[in-house]
Amino acid sequence: METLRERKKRRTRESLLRAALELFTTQGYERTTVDEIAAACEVSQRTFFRYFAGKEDAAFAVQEMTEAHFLAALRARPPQEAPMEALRQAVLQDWDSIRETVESAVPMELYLRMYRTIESTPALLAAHLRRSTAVEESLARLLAEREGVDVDTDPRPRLAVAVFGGVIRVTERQWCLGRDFSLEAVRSLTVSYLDQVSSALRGNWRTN
Amino acid sequence: METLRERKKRRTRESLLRAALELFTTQGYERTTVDEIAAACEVSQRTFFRYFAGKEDAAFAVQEMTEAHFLAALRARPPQEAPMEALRQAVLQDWDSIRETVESAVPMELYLRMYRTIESTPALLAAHLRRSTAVEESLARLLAEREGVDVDTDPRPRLAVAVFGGVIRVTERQWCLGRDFSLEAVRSLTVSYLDQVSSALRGNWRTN
DNA sequence: TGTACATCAGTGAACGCGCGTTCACTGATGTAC
DNA sequence: TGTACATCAGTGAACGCGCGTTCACTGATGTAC
Repeated sequence: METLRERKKRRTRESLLRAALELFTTQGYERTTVDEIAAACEVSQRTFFRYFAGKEDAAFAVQEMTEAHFLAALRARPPQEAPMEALRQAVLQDWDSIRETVESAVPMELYLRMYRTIESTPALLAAHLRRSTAVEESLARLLAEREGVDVDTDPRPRLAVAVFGGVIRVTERQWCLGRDFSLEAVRSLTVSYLDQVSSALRGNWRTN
Repeated sequence: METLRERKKRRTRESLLRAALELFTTQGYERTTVDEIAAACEVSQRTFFRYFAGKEDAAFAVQEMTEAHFLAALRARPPQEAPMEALRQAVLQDWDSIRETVESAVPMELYLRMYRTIESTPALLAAHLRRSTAVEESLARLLAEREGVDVDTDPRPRLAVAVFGGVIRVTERQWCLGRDFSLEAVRSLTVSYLDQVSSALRGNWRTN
């Protein structure tokens, strides 16, 4: 049973997270101070730091959930699937079921808005890319395990993941630059770009 | 003719840059303050900010030179070369001729050490990755131009560059984690990883 | 059901820190005659 | 070659800012009897 104390804690955290994302997405990350977030929730600044290690930590709280969600999706792929195919299926499945994960914390719409704020804020984009390398490390280990190769001597798991990560990056960026900010848009961009990788790597583009 | 004033300026800048990299690489980026760098050169903190927009700017000053160097190398590739081949040749040629570029600013050895400090300092790694996306944007435009395609409607230039960038990232990381920190080591890692990409993307690794 | 005590989320005020900026100023270098 | 003035790199001291930390404290919630 969840105690009253625990429920209050959860509510405080949720309130801080929402206020943070709301402020970040409307007035900008840099122009939002921790004091402001705390004030918006009517708690002291000290309380904010009890729930988040720092401002950046709040900005990525939901991302952290979706990262775990994606890793779980990959883990669930049948082991006979080829590495790149498993990654592809995992990411598509991920986009299909991400809503529940996200909405346990904040409205989907706020998450998508925050995604774009991350992309357009240099400091957050930098942090996002660094975080992604950590996720990629986990992915590489997972693939290596699936395939029974040693991740420390065989570079293929890391290469496959890096290529995949690169495509995801292009997807994220183009989605943010586009006009359709729906979940469906990012999903179909993902499919389209993954399909075009091998063509992009082939010889001369003019003749294709 | 370079005037005395200009020569002094150049020397001050060079001195600040060297002191900065030397301090960053020996005692760590975070643990080095701007005041310390200025003090090491016996100039005021104010003077540091005349030469560098900030601490991070100093950390990446040499990287900026090598980025330009790489772009120039790609621009110099014969236009009939296929995109991925041009990228491959450009990066290898880059490693071969990087020494002169670097040593016009700082000793090669210091540059390589700083490279590793960037990789192992979260804040700098994040900044490095973000900077890389900007370089990749230029590369994509260059490839699109070479191939006569429109970078805004055809995703292949960005995909090709993202894949290439991913491989370079793996190379950087493995080089920094390894034991041989020589220029030759990073060059041969680059060749090896580029050669293994297509194998990494193919089906089942156990059977290859 | 009530009491006594323990736990622990939240308080509020103060502080340290380093980045980056501002200002009016100095003195070396450059230029014109 | 010398003088008078202009330019501009560098000074030094002070400041604003927001992040994140520290501290002793309060009061609501939980638990044991």
